[in-house]
Amino acid sequence: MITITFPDGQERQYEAGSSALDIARSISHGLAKKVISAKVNGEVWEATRPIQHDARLQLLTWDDKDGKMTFWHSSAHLMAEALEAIYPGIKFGTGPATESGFYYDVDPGDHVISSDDFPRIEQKMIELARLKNEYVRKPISLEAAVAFFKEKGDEYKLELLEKRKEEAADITLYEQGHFIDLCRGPHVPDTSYIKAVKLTNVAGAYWQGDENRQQMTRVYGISFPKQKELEEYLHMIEEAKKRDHRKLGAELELFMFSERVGAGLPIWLPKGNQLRDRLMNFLRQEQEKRGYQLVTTPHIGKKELYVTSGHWEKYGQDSFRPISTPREGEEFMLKPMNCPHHCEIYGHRPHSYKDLPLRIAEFGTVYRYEQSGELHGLSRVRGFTQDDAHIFCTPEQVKEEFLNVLDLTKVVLAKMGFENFTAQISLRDPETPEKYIGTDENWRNAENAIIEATKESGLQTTTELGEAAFYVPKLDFMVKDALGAPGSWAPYRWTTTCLTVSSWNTLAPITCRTAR
RNA sequence: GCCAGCAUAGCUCAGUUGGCCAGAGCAGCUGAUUUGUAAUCAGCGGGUCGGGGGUUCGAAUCCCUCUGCUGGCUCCA
Repeated sequence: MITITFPDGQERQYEAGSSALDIARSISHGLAKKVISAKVNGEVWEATRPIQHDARLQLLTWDDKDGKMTFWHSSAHLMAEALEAIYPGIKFGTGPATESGFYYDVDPGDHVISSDDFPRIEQKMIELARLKNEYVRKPISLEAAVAFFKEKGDEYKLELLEKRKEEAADITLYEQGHFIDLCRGPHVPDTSYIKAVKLTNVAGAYWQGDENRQQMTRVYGISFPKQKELEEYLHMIEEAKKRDHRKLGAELELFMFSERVGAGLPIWLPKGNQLRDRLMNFLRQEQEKRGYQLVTTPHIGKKELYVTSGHWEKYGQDSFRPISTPREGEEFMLKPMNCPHHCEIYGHRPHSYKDLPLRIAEFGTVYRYEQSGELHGLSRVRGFTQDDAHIFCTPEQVKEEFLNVLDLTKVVLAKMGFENFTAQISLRDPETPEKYIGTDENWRNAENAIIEATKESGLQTTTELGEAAFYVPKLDFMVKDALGAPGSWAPYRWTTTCLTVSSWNTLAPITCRTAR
């Protein structure tokens, strides 16, 4: 017998080899029908996988995030089975669950999959789901797995296996119906759990996220245990469309775009401009209260300015082309960021430590060449105005200044009604130090300042390695949109960075930057 | 930039395999009605079918190209 401990601390005895589903059945039949998968000692397992030893057990249903992920992952396999039935010889990349559904990256060879094919694929999925095929977990040796996918001719899976040589002992295949996939699992017990499916989108996606490699066809979908839930989901999508800022902006005559002016260049109409003014006045007041001094800097600047700052080397090829003048060798750039200008203001005259902290703020309009496929309403544009501030202070003042910035951020977010926001600390990727400028010491100091200040302010944060900018760690505030739909982030990002390098001054202060 | 789509009246859209002067609803305008809270009646105006090029006796419809848009990928100072 084994002892199973439930989340509420209750313990019960079961025969060794009982599955989560067996255990659920012993509690109630209704519960057993809802169980999708289970957390065994914190790891998500199939509900049907035998538990051999004492364990902590949490049954997962549709109401649990991990339950949904299991469900959607199984749906990805079901879609793969349908795709393979419709397009024989199709090759498979990876097919995970996402925050809101699932996708599978496939290489359909000569076929082109478009949204016109969705109804057919959906129909096939439902047809296969009704067969109630079990998802069978099959531990396998690396060699046997390689042999299998060689035979099948799926080079993408072979590449994935190549990467997993280290963990050769843990390789598993999953089989349902006629489809066998390399997969860690877990899955729902059988395909009949999936009652409703909707393919939502098809898009290109680079294999292994590398733009120099093969582009796969990524098919997105979402699925539900009940038809009604699909309908509710579709309704929510409709509601979200009604609230789309692009639709509202046009209807309310807030802003417009013009083909003749150019893509990604918003034109603010009178009503929209009133909104802008109100927002700017509010931000101005809050900043003046906190000792910021407002400045205005030009829209273009000499190329050398950005060469000095390092931005040219990093982003020059992605920026607008330089603007040349009749004077030989002279080039200007449309201002892509305000930082160098603010540093110029600091360096304009010698400073005593008594001048610090010096807080410079500007509503600075900047221009950046964004790839054509990136443009999106007002959230990704080629010209926009940043509320951008730089704080010049001594190393000792960094933490306090950072706390003040956090306070300002919270005040603004609260005033704007953003109650649900997340804060993400973006640090260097320790694996690729060559991507970053500055000394290790400065990086450590800057990263610690962010970590300590956020901790001290009681802010809930997540930490991402490798998400830092090339010259600074960042703290990003991200807010949810009006519907709070999962995975759908408002175009509102508040970035606070802590800069420690500057070639513009003799005092070598720390520069804190806050842009939103 | 890459992949898949899309672009017809102010808005939402019809327009099957290329073939009478390109249509509907709503909005607008004019007139009638005066019935109390989302659309009463009649009439009218409005479209280089995104731009350019090509195939054809003939293109909104097929091909090429440019521009813009949508959803992803990559990028995001």
